[in-house]
Amino acid sequence: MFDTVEIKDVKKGIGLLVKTIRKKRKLTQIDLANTLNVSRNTIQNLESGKNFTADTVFKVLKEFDLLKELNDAILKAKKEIEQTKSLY
Amino acid sequence: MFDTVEIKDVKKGIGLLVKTIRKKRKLTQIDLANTLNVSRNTIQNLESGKNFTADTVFKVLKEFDLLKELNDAILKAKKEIEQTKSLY
DNA sequence: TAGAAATGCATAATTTATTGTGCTTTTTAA
DNA sequence: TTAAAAAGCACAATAAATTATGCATTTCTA
Repeated sequence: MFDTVEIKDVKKGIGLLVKTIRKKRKLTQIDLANTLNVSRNTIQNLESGKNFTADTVFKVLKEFDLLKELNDAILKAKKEIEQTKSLY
Repeated sequence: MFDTVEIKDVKKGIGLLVKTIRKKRKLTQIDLANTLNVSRNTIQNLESGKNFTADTVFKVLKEFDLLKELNDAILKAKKEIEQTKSLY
């Protein structure tokens, strides 16, 4: 019925997205780490699909101008859920 | 030019989304915590806007059938970025 | 091609998220 | 209204993310 996605694959996907945007902007891992006040290891771990915190990924998304888009999607999802009738 | 969103507000928004869906499904914090093999504190912290890990929020999104949608958005964003010309 | 820069990766130290517990307050339902 | 269930909150202990450092490998560029 529903396609499934593994958590590990979502983390890898986010890592690749970050790496793609960083390269597009011609930033090194050190550049990005310094801008966000995190260590290069944190960027490295994020990009390679390891576990990470909300603060880390949201700092990156904000720097890459994607945070508002995410926030809008969250608010939209919430409104849709609120309008949905309970299944039970 | 661009509206800004604070990281703290995005975390709160995610917390409210989780709480909204959980209520809609008539689950207690303990129900959800047990299903995901995390503690009730973790659900409580997530719902109240504290910092959290990728694993925690993705477990919730998977349980609520939102993980594939998120993954698709990530892949779409990545493809769009790849097709974009460098700004420099 | 050679040197420099950037990246991947590993380990120990530190910081922080998660857990376990208990208690108070709020919400639910009889 | 009242008892029970659920949620909010705080604190100490533990697990895990982040940091600092170093080094090997890959990529860039002069």
